[in-house]
Amino acid sequence: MQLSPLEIIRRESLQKLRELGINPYPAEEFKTTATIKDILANFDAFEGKEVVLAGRMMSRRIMGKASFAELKDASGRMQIYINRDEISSDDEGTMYNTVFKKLLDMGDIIGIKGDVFKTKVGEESVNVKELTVLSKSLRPLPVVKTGADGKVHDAFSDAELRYRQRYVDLIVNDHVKETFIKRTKITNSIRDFFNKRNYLEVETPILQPIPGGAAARPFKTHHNALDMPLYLRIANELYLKRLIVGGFDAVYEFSKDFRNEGMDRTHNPEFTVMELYVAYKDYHWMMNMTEELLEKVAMDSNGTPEVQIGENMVSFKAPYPRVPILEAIKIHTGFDVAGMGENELKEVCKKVGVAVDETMGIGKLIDELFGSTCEHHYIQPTFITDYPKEMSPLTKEHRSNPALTERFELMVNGKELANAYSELNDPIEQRARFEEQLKLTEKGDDEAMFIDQDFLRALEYGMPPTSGIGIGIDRLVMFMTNNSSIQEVLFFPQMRPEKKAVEMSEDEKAIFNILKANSPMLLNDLKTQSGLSNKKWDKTIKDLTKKNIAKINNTEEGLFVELGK
RNA sequence: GACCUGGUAGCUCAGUUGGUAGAGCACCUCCCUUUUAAGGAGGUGGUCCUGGGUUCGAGCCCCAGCCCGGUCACCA
Repeated sequence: MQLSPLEIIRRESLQKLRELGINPYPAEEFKTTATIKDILANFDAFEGKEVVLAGRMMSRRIMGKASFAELKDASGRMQIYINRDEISSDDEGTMYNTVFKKLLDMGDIIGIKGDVFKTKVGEESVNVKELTVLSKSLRPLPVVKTGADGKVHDAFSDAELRYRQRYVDLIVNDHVKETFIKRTKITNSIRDFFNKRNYLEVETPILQPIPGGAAARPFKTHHNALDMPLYLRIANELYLKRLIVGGFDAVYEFSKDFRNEGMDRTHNPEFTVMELYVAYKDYHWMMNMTEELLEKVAMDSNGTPEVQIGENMVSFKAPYPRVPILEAIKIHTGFDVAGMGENELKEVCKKVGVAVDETMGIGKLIDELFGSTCEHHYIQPTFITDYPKEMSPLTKEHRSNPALTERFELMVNGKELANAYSELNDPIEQRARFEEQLKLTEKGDDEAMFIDQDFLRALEYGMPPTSGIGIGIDRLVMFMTNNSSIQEVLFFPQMRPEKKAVEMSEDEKAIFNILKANSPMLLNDLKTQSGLSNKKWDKTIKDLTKKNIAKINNTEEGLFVELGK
């Protein structure tokens, strides 16, 4: 491993600490007596009192025999004051002159014991009397400074570095931590709301033999012992409904779902959906519940129902308008598409500039129409209701119009936040709808649904009328924290693997150089030219292929070696 | 998948018609006992994303590729 000069210095400091008899990674518990947030919030009560704190040293101002440093613990940051004669026990002032000034660095984790006080200029500080090294940091952190005016200098802002090394992002960018704390507040708020109603939080399979409950391309894997394919779930809907069949009145799950599709700033291959199913309810009830829930979530996470989302101020205060989708299309395009067939719909699409193709059925056409002409208009929370049957295979037929279903999507800031139905519980109708989906598959829609026979069997035993909802948690967190990228609300968003610099041995380099000159070449020629012994040749070429530097091809003309990617 | 930006020191970024690779912070040495983007003096540090090409000479121009980001397509 190639170390930078800064890293070498830190490793030398580590060694010198050991030589002084200081363990840079001590095992003992370090008992703290306060948190920085507490001290700052109740300064008068702490002033003059002794505290023990632990945290990371984020900056240092050394002024001869005294220094100031910034200590950051999990709760906040505060200044500490370190005086040579206060922390050193010997005449040389080793603890100060050598340990603190020379061997410690920004980023080191230390424990301090000292008295709370206020400096001449009024900064709340701790006058350190004892300093303990708790963990030496071997890599330099990005240096971010904040001016007196709150202006941040040299912010650690490179998105790639921030996502790949989220731990660094969390250390130096305090607002990032706030986002994730808020994320947990949001999910806690939802759990609290449901648990108070005695809804049961459950867990259902992530590895599924049939990926059902949504239309999306799944990730496929393989179980060795069973020798069968398994899929990572794209939704958990069909399993939660089985539990409603089993007699639970209300079940919910925060479900990590996986979809093998494109990635952009609103899509990550793994994401979180909260799905809830409540027996004996319908989608009207579900809209009422959703309004109530989201207003509470906004209050719990932000203290107000008003949330700034980009340029828009969005209010989650209930109630929200309810607009049938065909009505929305009429409002925004002027076309009444109710009852139209496929060809008529395609005409309308063409007139309003929506691209169509052969695989699109009525459902997809209406969805496209809504998506491109209406969706972006709904900034304030709005329930779009009564979707056409073709695009909702798991939804109960509308009680007063057989062409529609009892479904709603909740639009916020022009994006879908939730999707809910009066669930289809007629097993015969459900089987027919699945078969419709199968036809779509044959037509070329690779995202149409699979048929889950066991789910149909469950429905045949009888499922009570039920309403269900799925809420996109990542999106909800994006709204509540005013982030426009899903990567900002996931600790570890999916990234392409970093390319690692592959290190080669001398033998490997020699073969690599021969190969570079004439790839591909006959394996035997390469072996001869390398001049290696049989054993050495075998090990070297195997290591090269393992590292994907070389590739062996068995062709009719013989064994060839070529450069890998 | 298509198009557009970008990739230079540990971090944030400059880099002129193609002519010795720069700044601030960080780091190292020294001074400094209530400072705060601490200050003062001096110094170290580079695979200019990778590989080709053009050229006497490439961080810069050309070609191919890699990676991040953005826009679009896709995502009921």
